[in-house]
Amino acid sequence: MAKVEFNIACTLCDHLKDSLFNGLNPEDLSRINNHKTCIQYKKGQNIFYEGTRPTGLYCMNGGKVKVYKNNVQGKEFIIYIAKPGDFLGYRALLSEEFYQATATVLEDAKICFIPKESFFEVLQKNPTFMRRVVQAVCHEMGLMEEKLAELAHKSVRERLAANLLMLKETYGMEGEGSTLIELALSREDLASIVGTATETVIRLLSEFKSDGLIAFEGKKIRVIDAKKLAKQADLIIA
Amino acid sequence: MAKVEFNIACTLCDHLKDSLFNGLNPEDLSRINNHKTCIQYKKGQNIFYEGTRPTGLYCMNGGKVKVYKNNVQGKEFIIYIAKPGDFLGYRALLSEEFYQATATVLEDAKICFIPKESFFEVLQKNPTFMRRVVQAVCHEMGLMEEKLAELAHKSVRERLAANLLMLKETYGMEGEGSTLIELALSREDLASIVGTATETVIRLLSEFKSDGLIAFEGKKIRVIDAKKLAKQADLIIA
DNA sequence: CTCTGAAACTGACAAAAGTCATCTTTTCCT
DNA sequence: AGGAAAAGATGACTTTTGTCAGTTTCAGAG
Repeated sequence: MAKVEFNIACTLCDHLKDSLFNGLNPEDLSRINNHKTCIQYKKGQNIFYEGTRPTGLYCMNGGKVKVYKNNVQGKEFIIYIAKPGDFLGYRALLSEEFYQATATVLEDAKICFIPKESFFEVLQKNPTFMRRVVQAVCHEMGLMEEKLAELAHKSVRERLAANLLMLKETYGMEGEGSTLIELALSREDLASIVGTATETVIRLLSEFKSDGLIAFEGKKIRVIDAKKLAKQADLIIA
Repeated sequence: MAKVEFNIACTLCDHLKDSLFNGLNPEDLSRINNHKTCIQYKKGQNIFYEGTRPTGLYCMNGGKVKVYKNNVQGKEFIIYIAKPGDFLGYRALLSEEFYQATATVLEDAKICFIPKESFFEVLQKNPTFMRRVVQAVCHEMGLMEEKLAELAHKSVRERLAANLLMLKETYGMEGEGSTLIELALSREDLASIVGTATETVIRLLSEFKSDGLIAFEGKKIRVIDAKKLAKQADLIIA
């Protein structure tokens, strides 16, 4: 499982347009580019660990990574699933704290590492970029507030439905009248996203399937009836 | 219930030292000071509403304010309780979105309003201040990640215990071997913090009381045995 | 190809927590 | 002070969800 390096110029990166680096002036972008190290990770490898100190920022070029916390009993809660274009580990870096979560590769990934110093340098001398980062962080916070309220007062069934719709939005591949979620999640991981037990997810998924809301396609889920799923999510009983 | 204005120079504010404005150079602080409007609010009054657009930043000079979301069934979830020195409404302001939560006064409050333009001006021309704000926001995010994981996998009993300890840390007034939580919360509000039903909170609180972990003092709660409370919070069964 | 371990699934059961109804106490308004 | 309304408290009951134990299916290693 040796780490394999690769290299892509930031300017040529397919995901630059989806990234916060988009719109950076050439000078700053080349500073980032010149200091980055790009590594290929295999499924199951860890990018960083809870309790360690960040030394830089990760920028996703390919694959999927889950960011999660383990509780005392060893139960996982997935905070975020990172996709190409996303930053990884910026929270702890910017708050100058230890990582509070662990990042593990879900699907083989290509990730660039930007040393703390280079990132902070660009951040300091480029107020526009700084503003964009702040804006993104605060937007992210808003999503977390949503999640908190959802977790506090919605049933598991509603949360599962809501999360399937969310995954559809983010990883959905449109088909004819249905959408395939392009992310092979285990039932266990899905349970860790929803915040429930694996068995409960299995039971609810097969209910959703019998009711024609979703279908299984290998390890992936196809959303057949998003509208009905939304009803399940919102507790619109009508 | 007319709003009453008052005025205190920022430089003389008792809570400057607890605030993000602490350490601001005199010039920038006076810019903030010259543009602020300070208002006294009574218990029950609203500072801002979910769905409206922020026009500035609120800075707490006195009292307590709850920031919460209402769900479809009208159930409240309290995201944050702001105390003197805290900023209010900065998330939506910085992400340039609508407010996602409502802020209501819990205990008569004095709050200064700083117009968006003045705040952004200082933010733009003072990178150090910007860095401090980013750091604070990212720290806050870390706390929210904790809360998410807690909500996902801890029982109501554990969460109530954990929240009492948290309130003790933030609003605690040390006594002899016990600590009074200086915040008069209704059972309903406490339930909205923990994310459960009011009845459940009532039952658990009286259990904690019978077990000698806490005591009631008027509308306030005194933490008698923080250690045992921590055991309740952590699921350390030993 | 087959063996092995992990993941997916199912059922039975228990525990946790929500809901509803009712009653008491406190608070606040005039 | 008196009365209405809100908050607090309690009991009975239901529903949801977690846990445990066991079975089946699948995928990868050798």
